[in-house]
Amino acid sequence: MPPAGRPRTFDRDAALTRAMHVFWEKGFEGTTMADLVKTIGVKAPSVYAAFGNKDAIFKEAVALYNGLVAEGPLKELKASTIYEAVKNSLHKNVEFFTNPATPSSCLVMSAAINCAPENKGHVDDLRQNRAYYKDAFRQRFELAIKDGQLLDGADAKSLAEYFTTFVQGMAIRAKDGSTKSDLMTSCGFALSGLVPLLRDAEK
Amino acid sequence: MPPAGRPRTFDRDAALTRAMHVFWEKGFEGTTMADLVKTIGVKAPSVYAAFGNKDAIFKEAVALYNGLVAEGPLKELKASTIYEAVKNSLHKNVEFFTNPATPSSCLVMSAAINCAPENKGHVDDLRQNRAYYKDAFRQRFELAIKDGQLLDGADAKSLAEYFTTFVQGMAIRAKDGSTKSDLMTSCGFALSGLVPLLRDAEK
DNA sequence: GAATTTATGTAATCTTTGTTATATTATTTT
DNA sequence: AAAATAATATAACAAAGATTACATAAATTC
Repeated sequence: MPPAGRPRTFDRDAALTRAMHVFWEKGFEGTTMADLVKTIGVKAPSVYAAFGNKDAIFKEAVALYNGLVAEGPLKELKASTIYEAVKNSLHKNVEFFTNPATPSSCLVMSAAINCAPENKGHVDDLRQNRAYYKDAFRQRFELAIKDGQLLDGADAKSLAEYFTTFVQGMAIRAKDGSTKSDLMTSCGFALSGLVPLLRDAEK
Repeated sequence: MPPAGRPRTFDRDAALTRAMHVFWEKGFEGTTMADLVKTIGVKAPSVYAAFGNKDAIFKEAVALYNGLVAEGPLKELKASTIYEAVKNSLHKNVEFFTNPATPSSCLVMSAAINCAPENKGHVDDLRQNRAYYKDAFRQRFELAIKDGQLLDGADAKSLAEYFTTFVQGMAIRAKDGSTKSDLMTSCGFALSGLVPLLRDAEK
């Protein structure tokens, strides 16, 4: 039995996906409510009724995006050898950043880098997301150290910092027009930083 | 002999530097004319009389910033060995991104990543600047290849793409709070990607 | 079928932001 | 000293953007 009252004339989930894509492409401040209203295809009051305000739509869009990241690049870190885990995760990021079915680059990287003071909350939220991503790397390296896959000098925190730097750089490069092929080649260079620390010649 | 008319009550160069710092910290759209007017210390019409409009101030600020980059990271690329050139340039970037006397990170990287359509021009301009930076890397690698400092497989374009990726990543990391020490350590990893291509064990 | 509930569209409101008209002040030139 | 030049402050203007009041429409519940 559907809920009482006039039924919504649009698909809320589909609308959120479209909104996410707009934020992904234009950023939080670069996106206007008029943009969102237009992309959803109904008038402003319906959008407000369904989602709240612009801040709330953005938060939901970020949550949706985070789910995609969790199912993609983060999941790849689960591979059994550390080299494969990092390589697969990097490559998945490349696919993510250059997927022609979505805007290029990364919403978390590019939607709120610099904002007016009133939007500092979103800047901080996305920074937090990036910290979470770096921490996933750190945990994976710590596991590898515990498993004896890395040499004694290896430091999980430094490695996580380095690969996070590289991935975040790739996000910008993708925005600047680097191709999937360009980024894949760069991954090879980046992985060179890991090779000297592998205990067995696992690669 | 000073020019006719009432003299300006503020130092135009100092005002531009302050404006650059505001854009550096808050980005183009995150900065309001009220911010600029306040930081310069006179009223709006004086700022407009001295610089034109917001777009023009931003362009001048970017030009000023580019001069700093040319005198810093880009100049370091002139070192005679390729390894020193890249290492010194990376380190100079780190100093640049974490200099406590200026905002963190990089204006070209963070001031206009995502903007509303009416500001697309600035987004494109900064992208162009980043392409210019990458090209400086490429030229330096080509020189190294010509000088026989790199092995035959070395590709200047790929190396430039990789190190540009890394530097751009560092800019974001600096914005996210990574310290000078964090970034310096990452540079060590990044340089690992170059070592296998050095002809003589130059490092 | 009447009452209730919820969504919709039109149109307005309120705030922020970039910009400028006007009158005034400080300096040089004649 | 008068005229010309250019900067300054006050205050207003116009446009854009987020949000909402109001009346209406479509569904369920009683």
